[in-house]
Amino acid sequence: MASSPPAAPSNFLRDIIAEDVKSGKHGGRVQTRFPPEPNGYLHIGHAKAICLDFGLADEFGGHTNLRFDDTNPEKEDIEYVESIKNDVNWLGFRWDGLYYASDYFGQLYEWAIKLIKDGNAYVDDSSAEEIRKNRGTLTEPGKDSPYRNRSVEENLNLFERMRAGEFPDGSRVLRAKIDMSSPNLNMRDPVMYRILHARHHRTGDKWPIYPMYDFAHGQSDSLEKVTHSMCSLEFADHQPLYNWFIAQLGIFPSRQIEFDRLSLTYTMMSKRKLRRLVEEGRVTGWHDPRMPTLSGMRRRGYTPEAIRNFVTAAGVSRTNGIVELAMLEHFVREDLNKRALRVMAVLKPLKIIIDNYPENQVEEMDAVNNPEDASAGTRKVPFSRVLYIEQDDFREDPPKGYFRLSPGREVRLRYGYFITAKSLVKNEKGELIEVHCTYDPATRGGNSPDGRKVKSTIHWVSAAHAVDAVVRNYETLFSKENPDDVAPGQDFTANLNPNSLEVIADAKLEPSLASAAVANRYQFERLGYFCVDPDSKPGKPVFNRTVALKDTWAKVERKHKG
RNA sequence: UGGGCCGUCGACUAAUGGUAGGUCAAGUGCCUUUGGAGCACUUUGUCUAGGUUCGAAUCCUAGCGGCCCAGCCA
Repeated sequence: MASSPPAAPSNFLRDIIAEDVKSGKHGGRVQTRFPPEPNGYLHIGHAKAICLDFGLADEFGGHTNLRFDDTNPEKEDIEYVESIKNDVNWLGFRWDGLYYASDYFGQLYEWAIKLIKDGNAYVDDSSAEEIRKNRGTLTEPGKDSPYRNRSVEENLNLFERMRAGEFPDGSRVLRAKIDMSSPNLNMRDPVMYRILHARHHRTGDKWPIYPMYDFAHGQSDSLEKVTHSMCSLEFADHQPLYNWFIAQLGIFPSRQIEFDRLSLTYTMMSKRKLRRLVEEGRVTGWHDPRMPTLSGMRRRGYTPEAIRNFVTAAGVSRTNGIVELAMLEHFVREDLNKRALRVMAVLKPLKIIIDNYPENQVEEMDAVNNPEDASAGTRKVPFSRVLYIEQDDFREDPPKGYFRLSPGREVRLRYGYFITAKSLVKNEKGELIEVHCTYDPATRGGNSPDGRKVKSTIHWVSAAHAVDAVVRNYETLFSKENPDDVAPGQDFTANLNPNSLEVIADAKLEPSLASAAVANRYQFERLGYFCVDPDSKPGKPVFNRTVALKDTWAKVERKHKG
């Protein structure tokens, strides 16, 4: 059972849409789109945009398209479009229309011709360097290009020849004729088309010229009759241009609305930097469970419900904030608590021998699969004379407040018996090898008939029945909340957490886990949530720790140590 | 420095001129065959200074602080 999503708080996007619907704008119709560029994998930041684009449209009975903004063939690849489709679906959303900006190359070309004929666009022979120089600066206006006042005929002729592939890359561009002295740099005769003799993953070699984002995005929205085009804050300066093209072309007036991106502590959303991590081998790939990509989180064991609930709870505004990772982890635990089956697993084994338990006896103990969900039923767990418990669950010299096993103390083995530690065996180096205990046969199942209480219940696995497993524990990829907070001369890689991955080669699992299917999620009692990694082999499962359980004792101990 | 956007508990976010509320985090207690979960409670906030108003987080002015923009990337 998935957790119920938090009540959606009001936000300015919903307010705008609600008002438009109420006033009957566009006949009350709501159409949105999610427009990724297929040049990388989707991350948790995109999940916010996806939830907004799909979620808001859905709330108002509207529709959402998935549109690939594939106007830069040099960076894009079919691999990315497939992963993006997969991730959107995994998150739980279904698009109405599937489009590509490249579907519109023909129409865009026609519209460029119209702008030229109307005297609103011109071919510029300047080099990129010259264009940059003439653009001016933040404080100084730009200068008109010497090619700005070419005749319509000449512009038409040149642009048609650009399209025909007559000119080399970078030799000319088509520019909108707006205002070289605008305080908004985007309005200083922005480039509409560049020459790029590059093979496009969908249109092949058909086009030697490609439209820029600014000459594709708004028009694509318009073609799809998008009513509310939501994008991130850094595009706010592009809105006047977005509107300008729509007005000059006299086409459907889509409206752009900007919102803040999602930022999270201890990670980063920059595709460029994530790509570096992948390419430099700092992680195992885009799917590495430490990555903030949706594919990484999926492999880590995060659920789509948890991510959606988190995104909703984090909200949306126009403020640049950074959400604490702890909040995401809260929603992951909340969701998994309700759905994950409980099992017993010992990550760092310590051998326990119950001296007064019959040598060859095995008992099948009843264990509850999920205390949050009675319908999950029960299972049998074998109990025998030699067990493993967690090394952390025994202290020869227990500190104050430590309730677990220690010499002379009695604890409960979950679903098993009360046991008391009697003696220790150490190796020649003085390291603890095994603990000899006695058990109380009257406490089977974990209850004492005399009403005797123990302060602690610990988990265990029967040594003879244990399944060996590899367990990968993850910490944050970066050791600083803000990975970009570095000393001069360093970059974000200096903040990589050297302990972000801990591989445990010899964890001991209860036998029910021998055939756990890939991607299945479990709670290892008292430890955390874990899911089965695709690297698993028959008889040798590999588990990823999704998130640890809250650890009150660790907190207490930390405080005592100061 | 020109333009744009934005400043509310430690974090995120509501309050649409009329009781500053919610979630996370932190803390306390209860409960517990997971030191889990759950339940109850608690702490902390409107960037500053003026102004308008019966009344300002909200409107106005100024200041301070942050983010974005000078790709033939998106």
